[in-house]
Amino acid sequence: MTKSTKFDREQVIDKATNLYWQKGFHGTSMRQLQDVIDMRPGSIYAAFGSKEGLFKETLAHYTQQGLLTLERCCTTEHSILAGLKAFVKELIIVQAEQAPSSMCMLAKTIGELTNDNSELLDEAKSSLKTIESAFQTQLEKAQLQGEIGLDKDCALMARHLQIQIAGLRTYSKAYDGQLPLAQMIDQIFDSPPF
Amino acid sequence: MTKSTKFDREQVIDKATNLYWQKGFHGTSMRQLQDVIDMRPGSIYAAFGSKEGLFKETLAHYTQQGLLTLERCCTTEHSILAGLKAFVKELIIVQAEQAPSSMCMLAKTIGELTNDNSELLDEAKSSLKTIESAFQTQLEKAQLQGEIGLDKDCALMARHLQIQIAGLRTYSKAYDGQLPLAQMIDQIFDSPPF
DNA sequence: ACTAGAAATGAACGATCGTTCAATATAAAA
DNA sequence: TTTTATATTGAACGATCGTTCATTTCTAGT
Repeated sequence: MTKSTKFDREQVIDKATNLYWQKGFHGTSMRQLQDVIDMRPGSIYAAFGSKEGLFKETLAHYTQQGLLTLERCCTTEHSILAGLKAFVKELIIVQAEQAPSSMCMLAKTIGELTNDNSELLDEAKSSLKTIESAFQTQLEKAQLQGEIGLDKDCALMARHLQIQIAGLRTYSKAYDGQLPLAQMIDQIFDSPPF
Repeated sequence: MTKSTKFDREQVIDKATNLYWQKGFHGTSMRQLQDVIDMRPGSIYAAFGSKEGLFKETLAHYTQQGLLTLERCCTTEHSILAGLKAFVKELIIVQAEQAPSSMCMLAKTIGELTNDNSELLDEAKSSLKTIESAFQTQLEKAQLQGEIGLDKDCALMARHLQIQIAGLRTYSKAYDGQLPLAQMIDQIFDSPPF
């Protein structure tokens, strides 16, 4: 009795994520989104409600992808700590060249938005905390496996990691190329609080 | 034979800086600027050329203010290193509460803009490098005065400082309040490469 | 006081913004 | 095959965007 949805929701959100990630919320127009995801205004609004609604879904999508990548890194590598390091290198070195923006989409969003879009801002903040918690969980697992001393504070290390990633990604957009990124990342894991 | 300019250019740029700093380039409209700086469109365009032109002047103004604050901190405090630390605390703790945004305007701009506004983007990148150079100059002065070992790499420390500031300011906007910011800043100056 | 010329004004421009909705197309149920 | 409900379309909306320019206001030099 119903006509089934034609468009591939996952694929559409992925394309929208890339555009929003590149140009930011205010820098992206609905017209550009229509072109990129190949949908007409009516369909977009039926499926996502508004420009804000679609953006919110892309934030969730971006976060989920990040968590999956972290999980993948930590299981693929020979140790959890090596997995974390591989994850950071993926973010900062690989994505610096091929991602829509070398910066973290969540950090970009937190930087861009004000309380005029408090719902989106809160979503981005919350997602950043989710990722930090995932770091902490991995670090605690590493601690149980003896990779990290029991005297170390995993919450502190997770927070430190977030700060280093945010700082490095911003810096590397400003000073593109010519940076010993791999070496700088190694340094992070060889300094306190690690 | 000529009518002298009425508006106070310095004051106007300062107000424009605060609005742009708060809302970003794309998030700020000329109408909002008109209200804040109390000038009519014609006057603004006669004086600054365009929305981009005014933004570029605010970037220069912001950078100049930062350099002056750094200079002031380093001469007021009892040592250069203490001055640098005071400067960082000014940025991260004081400005987190009262500035238009807790984030660095240059970092915000670099995060927000793409090559669609390459002139502004380059200006922001360049200004960040100028400030890093000022850090390096102060560190070298501290080195000559024996505050820092001669074995330390001032360029490396200056870069490290930039990354920590960018990271901390982003992080503290995401996790407002409840952070031991002063302690975290002390930690920066007590870890490598310091 | 007069006047020349620059500064300041604000109505108005075309373009684009995010969004709506009547009309159309389509696929499943009858 | 017909009916029915929903997915999709795209022209069009009012609002706002950045910008222009004919006009008015003001001041310094005569």
